[in-house]
Amino acid sequence: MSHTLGVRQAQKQKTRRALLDAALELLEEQSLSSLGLREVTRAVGVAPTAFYRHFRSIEDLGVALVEEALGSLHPMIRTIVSTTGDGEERIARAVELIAGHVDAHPAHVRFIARERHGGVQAVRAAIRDQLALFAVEVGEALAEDPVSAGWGEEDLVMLAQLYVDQMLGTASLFLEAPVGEARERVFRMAVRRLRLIGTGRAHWLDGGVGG
Amino acid sequence: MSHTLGVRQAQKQKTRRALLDAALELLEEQSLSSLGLREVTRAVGVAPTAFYRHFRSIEDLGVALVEEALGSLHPMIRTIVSTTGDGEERIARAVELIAGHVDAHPAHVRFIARERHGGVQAVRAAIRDQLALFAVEVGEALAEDPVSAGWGEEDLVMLAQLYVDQMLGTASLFLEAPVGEARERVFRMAVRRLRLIGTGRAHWLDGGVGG
DNA sequence: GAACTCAGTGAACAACTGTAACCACAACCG
DNA sequence: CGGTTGTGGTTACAGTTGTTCACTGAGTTC
Repeated sequence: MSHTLGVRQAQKQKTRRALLDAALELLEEQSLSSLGLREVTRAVGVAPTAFYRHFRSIEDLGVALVEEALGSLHPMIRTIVSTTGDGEERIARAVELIAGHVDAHPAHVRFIARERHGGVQAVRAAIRDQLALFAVEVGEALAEDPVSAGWGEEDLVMLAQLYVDQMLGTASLFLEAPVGEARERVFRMAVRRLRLIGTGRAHWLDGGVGG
Repeated sequence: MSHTLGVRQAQKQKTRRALLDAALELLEEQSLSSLGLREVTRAVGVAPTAFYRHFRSIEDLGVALVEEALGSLHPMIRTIVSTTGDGEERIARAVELIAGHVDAHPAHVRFIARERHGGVQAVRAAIRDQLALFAVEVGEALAEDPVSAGWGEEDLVMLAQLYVDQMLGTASLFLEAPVGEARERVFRMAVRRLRLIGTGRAHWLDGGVGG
């Protein structure tokens, strides 16, 4: 399908991947603003100066990681919003998908959770922008749901952002409780939270505040 | 009231405060795991080795900052949960209190938001533990509320944690939008979120899942 | 097959880091 | 008052950091 890269380009991509992977691994025990360029190249087994062939700075690498990490999250969101079934089924399915994603990409989840409020401005901005796009997508899906009939625009936006936040928060909790009873508790709590939000949704227009 | 400290102890406390304040200020543009001991002492105007008279390490200082930052949050929570009035009034009042707290202690809020998922294990743990205590407190207040009649224990815990999370999330949003129209939007969104949660609360037992 | 491109190397740089040992001197206590 | 305590200062060390520069040599192109 895509044009075959030359041996040279392929090798470069490989080194780039190695740098990203090594950084992601190192970031499990520290944050981006303390990650050293030399630290990353050392982990890959490459000269420090080779770093500059791929990224201008650690900050730059961080932004690349954001795209990668949230890129892997994107399909999951599409799956969740397109899942059919009644409320309870959808909720359980959504939490299972989140748990599965955390199992599959723990380092990505950790990175986003950590750097969302982290010390590197450019990375925070990149995460914020991507999450805003997610919220728009969720918002559009919500707008098509009959439950949202009569909802105001700002209310839909609020709900979409709330769902995105819940997703991230839940993912982060799964990260700290990957197995056993703790994981079960996170699962139940996440389900309850979504159930509460769903209940609020169902009765949103009851009081006559809508419009 | 308290026993008057000797001149020596007072001077030591003063230096300690200066170290904490300097660290807090430096942490506005980086995260704890990249904060250097020398950096802090330089900002205070004190010898690097003097640091050890007050903290064993930067990590140690971080834990002290957690106690301070969440200590300042504690009275606000007590105020919010003890506020009387109908739902809408309480919500507006709560969001105003949060906004006011962010104005009064922006560095504290930033620190907690950043280090809650940050790269220093001991600090994450300290924040988690303190927030768990907050949740217990909120949970006890919720239990006394007639709206919570018939609620299960785990449901109350879930709701309390949800409120604590909302408070922190809202505070963090205010931090990024301290003035003007953006702040108003954060305000409205936070109110809507609490309103949705309140609506969910009011109809929690409608479906017959309770017990 | 010759000319060119460019990912990765190696050495060197000034600046920085945490921490150890020892010292000065003001505050404290008997 | 005299001796002790302990905060903070000074100096020094061994490592680390980001970045520069000139370079090599394999992949590419004509």
